[in-house]
Amino acid sequence: MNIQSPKRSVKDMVKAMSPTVTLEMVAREAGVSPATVSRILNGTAVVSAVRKEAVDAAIAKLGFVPNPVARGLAGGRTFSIGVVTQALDSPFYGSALRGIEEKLLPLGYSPLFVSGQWDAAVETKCMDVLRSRRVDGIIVLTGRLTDKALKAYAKTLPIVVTGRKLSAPGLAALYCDNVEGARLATQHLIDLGHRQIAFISGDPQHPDAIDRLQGYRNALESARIRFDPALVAEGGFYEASGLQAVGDLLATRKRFTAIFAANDQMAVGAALGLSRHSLRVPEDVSLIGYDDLSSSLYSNPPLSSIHQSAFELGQQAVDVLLQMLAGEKPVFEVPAPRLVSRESCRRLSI
Amino acid sequence: MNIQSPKRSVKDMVKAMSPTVTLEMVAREAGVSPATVSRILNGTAVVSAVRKEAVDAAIAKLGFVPNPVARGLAGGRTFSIGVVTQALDSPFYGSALRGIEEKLLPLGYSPLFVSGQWDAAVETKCMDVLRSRRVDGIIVLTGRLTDKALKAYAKTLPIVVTGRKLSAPGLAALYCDNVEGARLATQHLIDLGHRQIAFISGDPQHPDAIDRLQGYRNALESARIRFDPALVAEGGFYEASGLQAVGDLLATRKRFTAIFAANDQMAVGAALGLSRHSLRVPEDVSLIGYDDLSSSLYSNPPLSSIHQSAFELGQQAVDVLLQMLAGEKPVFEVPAPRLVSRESCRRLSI
DNA sequence: TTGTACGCGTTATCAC
DNA sequence: GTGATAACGCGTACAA
Repeated sequence: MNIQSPKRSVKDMVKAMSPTVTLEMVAREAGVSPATVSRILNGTAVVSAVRKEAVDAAIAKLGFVPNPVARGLAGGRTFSIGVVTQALDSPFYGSALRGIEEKLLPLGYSPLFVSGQWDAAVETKCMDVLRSRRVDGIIVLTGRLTDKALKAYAKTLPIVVTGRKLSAPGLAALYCDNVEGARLATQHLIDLGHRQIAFISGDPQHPDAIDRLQGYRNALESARIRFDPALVAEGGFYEASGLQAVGDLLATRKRFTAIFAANDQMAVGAALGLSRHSLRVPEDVSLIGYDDLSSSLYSNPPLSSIHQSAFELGQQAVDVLLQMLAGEKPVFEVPAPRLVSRESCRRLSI
Repeated sequence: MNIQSPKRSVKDMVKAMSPTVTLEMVAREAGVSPATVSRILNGTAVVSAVRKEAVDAAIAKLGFVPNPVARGLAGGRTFSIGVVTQALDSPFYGSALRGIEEKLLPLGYSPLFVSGQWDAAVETKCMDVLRSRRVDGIIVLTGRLTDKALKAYAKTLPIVVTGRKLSAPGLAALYCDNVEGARLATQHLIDLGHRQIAFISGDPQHPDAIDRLQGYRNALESARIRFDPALVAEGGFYEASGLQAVGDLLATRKRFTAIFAANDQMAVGAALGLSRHSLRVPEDVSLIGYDDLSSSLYSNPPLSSIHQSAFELGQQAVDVLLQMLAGEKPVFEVPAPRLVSRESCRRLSI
């Protein structure tokens, strides 16, 4: 004769292996109703001290952990936050993810990371996945979605987006002043006596790229240096494009004594490119980047750059989103970019 | 008079904003029972062609997307896979995450990334979070959990771990041959005529570090070069430690003509350290790393390294896990490490 | 092959 | 304050 109960065979086996402690079991153990346990867990209502103690004891005794899946179904909150990054292996955005995770975890929230690959279509899919997973809110790291699309999403659930100037109900934008950052970088070179300053731009599709070009031009203008399009090479925010750009720049035979690359990755590529042409940094050409990646401290020579902390940005995005989730009007201020001067730039002797 | 129904006010408002299409609505639209729709969705049973078409049409018309949260509760499967990485901003593991995501998403699975910070205690918390979130399986990228702990977890749900030799029911280990990789790197230097080869080791707590040291020693031994502990500097797998290690090495006044750093990040730090002492790579000292990070192609000079594709490793981990989930016995073979020779090593002229 | 009915673990509403 | 009770959206054993 078979001892086993005939029903629910597979599920029972699973449960037997890792005995799931449910809220109901806690209630029974504490001699109260499930509703009361739930209330204590969520602070939904005031519960008498005696029962609270009994419940806390039961929870501890049974090692109860609430099931987020069931909570999601019943309460509509999943305690998970969607995060749209662009590339999981980006050194810059990676720090942001770290900041996000670090803030979220202690609060019982889990981040759900998806990557948009700098492609609006992919990003749209990402948003769909996140919404189907019923995340409580979404953090979008820059990306290619239109402002309009973002606003539409924000009607359904709270959204925090970085790298944009934007405002709408249910939406907060953490804008870093790229124009100012780029101006700072360029001005630094000007202060060192450089007048012929090349610029390696980022992907022109990218708003940051546009802003940084503008900052470069602003600095030139206020120093009364004529903007020369021949000194601008188009890059793509990756090392390879920095290498390529230096080749392009050199091919024009335009003279320059310094390069401002729109991010550190391109600056590293540019450094290699210069070296390929027997040009030394900073002796022959000064070089400055943007982002201040942690690795830039160890470039050879260590790279001057514009610091903006992706880590803190991530943390701040979480703060803002949590405020929105709590129904508050978020207050925040993105730290200004700042110059980090290292050894890749030198004063131009006359 | 108030028109609104008196019940479920908040939830109703939410639903009004983003009208959730449920399986039941699809069933009604198609004129079948919910069970039939579910069967079609999951392929649980054979359904007549006519009804299947009707349901498919209804799904398309209504734009129905199954709710993973409800599926998780009802069926016990959440279609999410836990991934324990160590640092979200690691260039090496970042690629692995990319590989994992890329494989998982098209299959309707979502990765849930958590990072263990190379700390067993933190990692244990990560595992708990993942289990409480009811992930269907877990991928552990190396980490510090004991083999025993891992085996225990594997009793509850399928686990794939990288960077270990290990086998147990419910557990698959993707071991990369670090000993062989390190031997390859060292042998390369030996082939170029180097006999005094320094080694910058990784964090000795890390199994990879131990293996790579072993590979280094193996290569020396088979070339009948005496192993000299003074030529081994302890690092920590980050750039800073590579820089530091070169200082230590130089301080011993032991002569060496080449350095093998146990990963690329330390190699980059080492390159800077050498430069600080007016030593050029590769003219004065040859340098080789390990991991072949994508950025190593753009170091100055481009870094020779041992290639192991984290991206493919991630993809393979997913493949293996999915096989396990399907109840199959996983078959797999981790690609062997291979030497990538670039410009940071030169032949030693006699 | 298909439909009915129940359960998954929790939250929310209502009446006490 | 507290306890029933009804959802939440879906999977599945059972009967048909």
